[in-house]
Amino acid sequence: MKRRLQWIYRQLHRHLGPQGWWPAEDTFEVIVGAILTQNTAWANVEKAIANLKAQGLMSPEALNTLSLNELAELIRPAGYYRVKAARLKPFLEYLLREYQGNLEKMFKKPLGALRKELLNLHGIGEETADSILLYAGGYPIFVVDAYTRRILHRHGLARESATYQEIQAIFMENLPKKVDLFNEYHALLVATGKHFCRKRPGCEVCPLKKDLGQTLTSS
DNA sequence: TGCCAGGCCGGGT
DNA sequence: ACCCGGCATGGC
Repeated sequence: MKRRLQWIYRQLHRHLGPQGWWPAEDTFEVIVGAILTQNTAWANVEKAIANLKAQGLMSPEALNTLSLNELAELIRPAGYYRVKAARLKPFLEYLLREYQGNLEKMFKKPLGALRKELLNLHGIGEETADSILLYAGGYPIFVVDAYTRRILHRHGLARESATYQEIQAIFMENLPKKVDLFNEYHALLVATGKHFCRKRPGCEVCPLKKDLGQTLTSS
């Protein structure tokens, strides 16, 4: 397993290069993006973030002055905009209440304790929590998404029905727990998943394995 | 035109 | 403990 995971990482990195995640100017923007990108293409999220920045609202204090409806309208391009407005609010209130809006304070909390706090917030599930912890907080935790599960499954490294925690454990128990590695690995899986892992007719069982090999050796 | 995108929640089995 | 429907815009 260790060798397989290392091999996949090296191939992806060699082929696709450094991904430079997270695409944001500061840690608060990372968190907003993490919530807005739930089941949504990043291009749509960018429009929503641009709206907020254009209004000078990319801070916990400023964002929290908006009503639910005002917030929803601004993030509309991100899709699920009413849901996501209702998911941003609890985080903003939590951040302001518990840490005076100061993310550095929040990220002083130990990984496990902070993860529990984030998961308690309405609208933050495991992937969003781990994205915040890794990409904004710099904690060594591996982010699992739909691509990650699909890719491991098609490589025969995990059951299709494997839980989030099972997939996460595969990476964390078989790789050095390094922030930079986890950062880059997840970003690479997303980048390649987009191109080679979509379900489609005629794609027998593991197009990724084949496509990956072909693509990597052909360029 | 239709399918899918860097999930999560609430209600039902 | 799972399974499912709902949530929505924008790109290919």
